[in-house]
Amino acid sequence: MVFQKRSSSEMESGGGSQVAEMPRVPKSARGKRSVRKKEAQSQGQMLCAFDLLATVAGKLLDEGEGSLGNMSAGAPALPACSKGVRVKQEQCDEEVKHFKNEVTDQDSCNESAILPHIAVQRSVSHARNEDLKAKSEAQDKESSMISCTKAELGCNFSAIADRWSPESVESGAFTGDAVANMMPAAAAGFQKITPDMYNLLDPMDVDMKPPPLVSSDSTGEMPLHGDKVRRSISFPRGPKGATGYAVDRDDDDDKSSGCTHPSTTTNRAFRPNCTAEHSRVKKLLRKVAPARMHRGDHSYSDVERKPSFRNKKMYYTRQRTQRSTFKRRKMFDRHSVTAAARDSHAASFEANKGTNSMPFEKSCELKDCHVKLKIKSFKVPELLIEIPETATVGSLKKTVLEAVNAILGGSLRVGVLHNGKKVRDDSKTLMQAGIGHDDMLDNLGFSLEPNCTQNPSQVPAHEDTSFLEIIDTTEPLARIAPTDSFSKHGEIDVSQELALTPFTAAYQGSDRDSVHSPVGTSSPDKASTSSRAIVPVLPADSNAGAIVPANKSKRSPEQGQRRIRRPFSVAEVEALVLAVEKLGTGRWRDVKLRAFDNAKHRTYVDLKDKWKTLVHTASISPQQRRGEPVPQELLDRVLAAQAYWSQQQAKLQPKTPPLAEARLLT
DNA sequence: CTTAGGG
DNA sequence: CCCTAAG
Repeated sequence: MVFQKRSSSEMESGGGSQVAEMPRVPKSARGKRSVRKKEAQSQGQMLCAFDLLATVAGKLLDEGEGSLGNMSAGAPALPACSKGVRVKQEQCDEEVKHFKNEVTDQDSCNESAILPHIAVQRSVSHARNEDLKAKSEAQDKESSMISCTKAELGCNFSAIADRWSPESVESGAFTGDAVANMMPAAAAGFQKITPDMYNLLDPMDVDMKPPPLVSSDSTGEMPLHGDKVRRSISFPRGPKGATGYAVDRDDDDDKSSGCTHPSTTTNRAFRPNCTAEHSRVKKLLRKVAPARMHRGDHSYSDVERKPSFRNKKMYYTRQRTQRSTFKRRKMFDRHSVTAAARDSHAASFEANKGTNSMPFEKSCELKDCHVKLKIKSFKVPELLIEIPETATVGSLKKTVLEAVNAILGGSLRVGVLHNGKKVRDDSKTLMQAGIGHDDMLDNLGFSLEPNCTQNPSQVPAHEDTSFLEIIDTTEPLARIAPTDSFSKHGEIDVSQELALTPFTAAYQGSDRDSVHSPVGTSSPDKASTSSRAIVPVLPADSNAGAIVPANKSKRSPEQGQRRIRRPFSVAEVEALVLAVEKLGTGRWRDVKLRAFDNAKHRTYVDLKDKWKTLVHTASISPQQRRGEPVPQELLDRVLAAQAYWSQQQAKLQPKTPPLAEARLLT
């Protein structure tokens, strides 16, 4: 719907002219977008259960799965959902407290009763400590041997998922759909694809005459893309295959049944299953914004840092979520990891036994070594829940609990990320792994991962693998940036966020995917990152449990860190070219929305910059070009589009039109 | 927030 | 990519 509206607005703006693309979208049009966004917000029936989630997580970690399983079993049925209720954060907090009391038996959480994340952290810390302890012992023999810490807490995600019986669907409790929804791949995929598709199929596009230079392309464009899109859309079914991924974020945002789309007639065909959108409970785990370090510090995650595209239509929810998360983050963020390296020679861990005294954080000190790690907390992904007004508080609690279980209930593993890559070899020493002073500060990260495989030693199942791969290839998220701030003892606070974000990886990947999907599937595909291929294929379970450190942050409050470099893939370039051909060179925001709406890491400024470089690249000899070669065909289009739009721009500026100039001269 | 450019 | 000046 949004798209349609937008189209119309554009048309309005373009009103007088026959030209399909207006040089500029009138302010009015933008205003509309904003309004739309607001509407979407009000419509959304989501409950942010971040806090709850965290709380539960803590519990889970402490107690293991058992309790979880029980809880889900006893979940009360939810009444049919006619209307959704949106719970405000404040309310959530209250719930959390109560919930906590109920669920938590231990006083262990007392201090942190109100702060879920704390509990989580503690749990993690404990696990960690043990490992570390063991490690330190082992180290006596093998100095500097650091193996990955693993926190094995219990059941794996898939197991939990299985527990959600079909009946629950009926009851309104957890549904298979809900589970499916949680799948990053699915969710991401949908999000990405749909929009693009719409764009491509946008009525306007159809009506509009393609710009002169592109006309030929445009002609074949639709069918072609459609094809591509289709392909990308077909995700593997969920493990159960029952419901499939019927619901996507769009649905949520649209609020109305997602299936109903404006220009649906045409577009619809491309939409994946729209069937389950009515599932009563939808949960979406979102990736938590990447890291930041200190409270008060602004995170530098992509999303955060970038100019926000608040006008996003369909995906608006996601963004909103993230944003809202930020605030919370301040409160909860303790995901900071402090690392100090004094000496690179030796690396040994010393478990901090006095941890108890410090509920919130544990620090591992390396004796000789000089490496101090302090993980203050792991971030829990934001959880969105849609629940009928008629649902009982108890059911809400259960729902949240289940969701949390899905994420944390499974056995967890701790992954170590270095330079954005997973360090899998547990036997490696830090040194061997290249984790040294400086490195550590800059590129060390930890992640909580679902332990899908019963055998820790074994390479994870595909799901897990996918997950890993995604992280490696796709996400800088995994990276942890060191904080500038140095703590008291010269420790460096590498504040980082460890986020439990099932969706993080997926999103990233999907984001890319989405971007590519329109065009990406074509030959240039190979060029694209592996992530792309992976994403669509991700099994639901894998994602559901996946936890990724979302941080890329490393910035000290004072100086932000440079975002990681992400070369544009050919597919992205193609998408960009396509969009620019249609929209012109002065509407980067629109280009962003049109072709990169899902690629959170690409800002309109990035696109503009990329275009700039593309134009440059196109003008130099192939020998001088570097990086992934861009097909000459695309470069040609770049030049053509650049020329065309430059001309258009010139025309629009009546200031010194040729004629006028001539007159003046004469 | 967006654009447009320089760095 | 970043940063900034300008709307």
